[in-house]
Amino acid sequence: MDVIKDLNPEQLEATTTMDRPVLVLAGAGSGKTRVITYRIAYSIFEKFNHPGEILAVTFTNKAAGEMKSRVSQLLQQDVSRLWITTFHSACVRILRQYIDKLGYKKDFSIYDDTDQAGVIREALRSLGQDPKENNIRGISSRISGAKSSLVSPLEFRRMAMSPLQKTVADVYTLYEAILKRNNAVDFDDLLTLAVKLLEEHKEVRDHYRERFKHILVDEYQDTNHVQYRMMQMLSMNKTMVCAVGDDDQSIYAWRGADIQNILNFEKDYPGVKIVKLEQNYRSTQPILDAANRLIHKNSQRNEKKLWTAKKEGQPVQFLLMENEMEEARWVGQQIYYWQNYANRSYGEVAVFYRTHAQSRAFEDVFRGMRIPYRVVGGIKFYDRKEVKDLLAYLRALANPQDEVSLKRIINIPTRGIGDKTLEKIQAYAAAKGISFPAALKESNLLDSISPKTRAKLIEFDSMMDQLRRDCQGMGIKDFLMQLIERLNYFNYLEQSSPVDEEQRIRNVEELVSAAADFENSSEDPSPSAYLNQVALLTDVDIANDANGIVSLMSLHAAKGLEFPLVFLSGMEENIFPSIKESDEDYLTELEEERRLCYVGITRAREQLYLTAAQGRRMYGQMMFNQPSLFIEEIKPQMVNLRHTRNRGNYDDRNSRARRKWIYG
DNA sequence: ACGCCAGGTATTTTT
DNA sequence: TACCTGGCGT
Repeated sequence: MDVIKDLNPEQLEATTTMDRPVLVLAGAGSGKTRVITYRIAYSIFEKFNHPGEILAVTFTNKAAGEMKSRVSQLLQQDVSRLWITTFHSACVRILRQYIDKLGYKKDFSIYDDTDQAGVIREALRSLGQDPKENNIRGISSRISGAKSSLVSPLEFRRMAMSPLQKTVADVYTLYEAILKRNNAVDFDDLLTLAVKLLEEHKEVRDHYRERFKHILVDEYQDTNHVQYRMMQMLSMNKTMVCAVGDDDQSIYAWRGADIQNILNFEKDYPGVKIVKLEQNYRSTQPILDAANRLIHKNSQRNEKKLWTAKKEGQPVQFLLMENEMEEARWVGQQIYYWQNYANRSYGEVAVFYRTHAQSRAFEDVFRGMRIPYRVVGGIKFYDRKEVKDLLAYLRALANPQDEVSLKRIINIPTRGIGDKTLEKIQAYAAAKGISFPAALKESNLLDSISPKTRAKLIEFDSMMDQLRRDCQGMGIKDFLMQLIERLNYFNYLEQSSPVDEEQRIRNVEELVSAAADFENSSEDPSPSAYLNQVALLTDVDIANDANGIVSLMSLHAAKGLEFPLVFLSGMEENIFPSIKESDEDYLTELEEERRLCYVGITRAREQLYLTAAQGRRMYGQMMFNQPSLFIEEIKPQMVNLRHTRNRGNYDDRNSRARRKWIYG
């Protein structure tokens, strides 16, 4: 295999070691995707693995897609049996096959965060608690945390001490019951149920353990406990195992990612070969020096030192502005020069910030300066009302037990079925001990509901039945189009939201064309297959045509990307790092913030600017923060601008000291 | 059933 | 400051 000739010695070792487990500690920009794809190719060409015997798992659909296309380019053969997927879609595939062993039906629905919040709200209400929004979020993240550490409602209840935890335990129990009744699972369930399946059903476990001879996991530093368990279950006692990751880029601890998984890899896989990839092919030396200086301050890490052959480069610069508008204007100015004097493209530029709220100043300024931009993240395409409506129809049609989806669409478009009616059906269902959809079928027996409304209910129900029949054998695109037509959905959009109606229609059209794409590219173009993948899709996956447009995004969204010109904005205490010294676990959290900063820095290929504002409007109030601790640690070149001279009452002793340090 | 207003609340979110 | 949600009035 001559493709491996262009690998460096470390990459080569990581690619070809097959007789023992391999842990690849891949620094930013060191070619880890290359190692994974070449390893797959190598194991097929040299170890005679069949593509169907390989499982490669990543976190994002985008990464999986990229890897897939690179592998099929390398192999030049049929790769349809090769599993290169996200954890979640691998689990969906397993569950669609065997979930009946856990007492679910194979056409289960996948609930997203919003659906989840709705279920929790319902659970709280039926427990006689006040469903406050902040409550719901807190509870949902606790439930999610429990699930991703494989803690059952029963165990959770046993450990619950405080009143809050007891409430969570109650909600958790009820929540699970409701999901089960709806034949639905949430994102966490995809993983936990797959693990459960593998743990409790030997025949399933054996099937996959036998099938997958070669297992690769990307971004291993971000795996949580369930993912870890799953990986263990499939790969235990195998030699063709490869985990790739960078502990310095672990930025999801707050979501349950356990950095110990990567730090303990040696213990879990005895005889492991550890390969460090330290040559960076992305950035210039000044940028890497900055990154190294910063990350060196962390204690919980495997020592690594990135280097590059690109010794020459612009210094990393830091600028302190007066406020966030000045900051945005200055950045806009630089971008303008980049495009118009350096003759480079807007598409090569990215602006990063810690929180989405900070995008606003940039958007305002860029709009004024006619700089084209896109905001990555924020409101998700699949969270838009009109998109969710149509998908809820598809789900309700595919899974007749799905109450959440059914209730969502029962009055969309408006057909005179309101909350009161729903309550009556619900009460009837509870009294008779049947499900909501079953009660709906019998609604003509409900004399508490007016004959007129009863007729509407029957009409709705038979429409659903009819759609269900028509859906048989129809492609997803045609089916969606027919659904839109039958519902007169565009008409409904015009009436219900006359302001942004054209945007909403465009969203629906985009949904239809995404469905068409799916139909053309997928082996199984059925509506249920479409639902599987659409539930797991995110914005990043669809809106990546950044051609000629500046990208604005949070630092978390920046992971895995690279840009020639990068602005890291809002480098201020309390903003980035966004934690306070008084916080519990301050040091641990500070280290995660530092890794986040490291991720941001290492996105830059040629030029990196760090910016901060002395004052910044937040929540309608002016806030004054010192430049970030990270500035001291990075030691960038300080650029003094005349207009950033300090004035006014925020010249307290601290900021004077900090400035003195910065400007000498 | 729908529209308007008040009040609460604002990290990061691969799936 | 600005958004979103839920409650209330029509």
